[in-house]
Amino acid sequence: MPVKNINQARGSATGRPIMVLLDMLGKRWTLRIMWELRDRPLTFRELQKQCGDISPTTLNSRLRELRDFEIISHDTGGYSYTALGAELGAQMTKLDNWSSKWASELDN
Amino acid sequence: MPVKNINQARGSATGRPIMVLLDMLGKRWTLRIMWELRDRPLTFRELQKQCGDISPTTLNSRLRELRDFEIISHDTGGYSYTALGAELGAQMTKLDNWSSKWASELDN
DNA sequence: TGGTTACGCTACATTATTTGTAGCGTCAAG
DNA sequence: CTTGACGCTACAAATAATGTAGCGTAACCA
Repeated sequence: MPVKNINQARGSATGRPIMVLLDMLGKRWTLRIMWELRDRPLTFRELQKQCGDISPTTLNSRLRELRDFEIISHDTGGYSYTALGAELGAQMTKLDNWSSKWASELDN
Repeated sequence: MPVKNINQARGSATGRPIMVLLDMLGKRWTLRIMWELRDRPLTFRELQKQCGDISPTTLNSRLRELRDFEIISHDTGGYSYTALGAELGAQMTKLDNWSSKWASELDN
C-alpha cells in the first residue's frame, strides 16, 4: 500500500519528520538497501543478491516505501537515489567510518 | 542473550562491522532509543514513555544489545551514551536536519 | 516465429519478531 | 511497614519477515 504523504506513515503520530524517518530506517533491510545503493544503481534482482537473498516480498515493500518517500527512484538503469536521497545515502559512509573505529575498540 | 563480540552478531556473515551496525540499527526501536538519549540520560521507564510505550520486552532486548556493543551504558543516572556511542548519537542530529528538509520537499 | 533470458514483481504458508498485559524482586524515602 | 520508582521477566496474541514457486512483460537472437 503506497503511502501518500509523511503524515500517514507509522511513527508520525507527533507529525515530526524525524519520527517517520527513524521508523522507516528502523525496518529490517531499509538501511541495508540504502547502503547497497551507495555507489551505483542496482536492479531488483541485483539488490536481492547483494542483500544476501532478502525475500522479494520484503524487498518490494521497502523499495515501495523508499519510492513513495522520494528517497529512491526507479528507471531503466535500476534503483538509485534521488537528489535528496543521495544526501541521506551520504550518511551511510559516515556510519561505515564510525563502525570501523567501533570494531577496533571492541576488540580491546 | 548477551552477545560477546561483533563476530557473533546477526549480519556479521561477512565480518564487516558496517553490516553488524546496519543490522542492529535496523531493528525496530534501536534508532528511536538512540534518538531519545540524544541530550540526557533516561531511565528504563522514562525511555518506555518517551518511545510511546514500547514493550518492556523489546526495550530490554535493545538496551542489552546496545550495552553489549558498548554504545550505551547504565548507571545510577539511567541509560546514556558511552564516549563512542556519543559519536554515533551525533549522527542522529544529522538525520534530524535532513528530515526537516525532506519533509518540506515532500509537501511540494 | 519461437526459445531463452532477465526483469519486476505477487501468492501464500511457515517462521520469527514484536506487542500488551501482568506482575516480580529490590531499594530508598516517608 | 507502606508506598513508589526502579529494572526488568513471563507469556499468549498479533504482526512482520521468510522461502519457495511462479506469473506477466519485454528484449534479444536464431
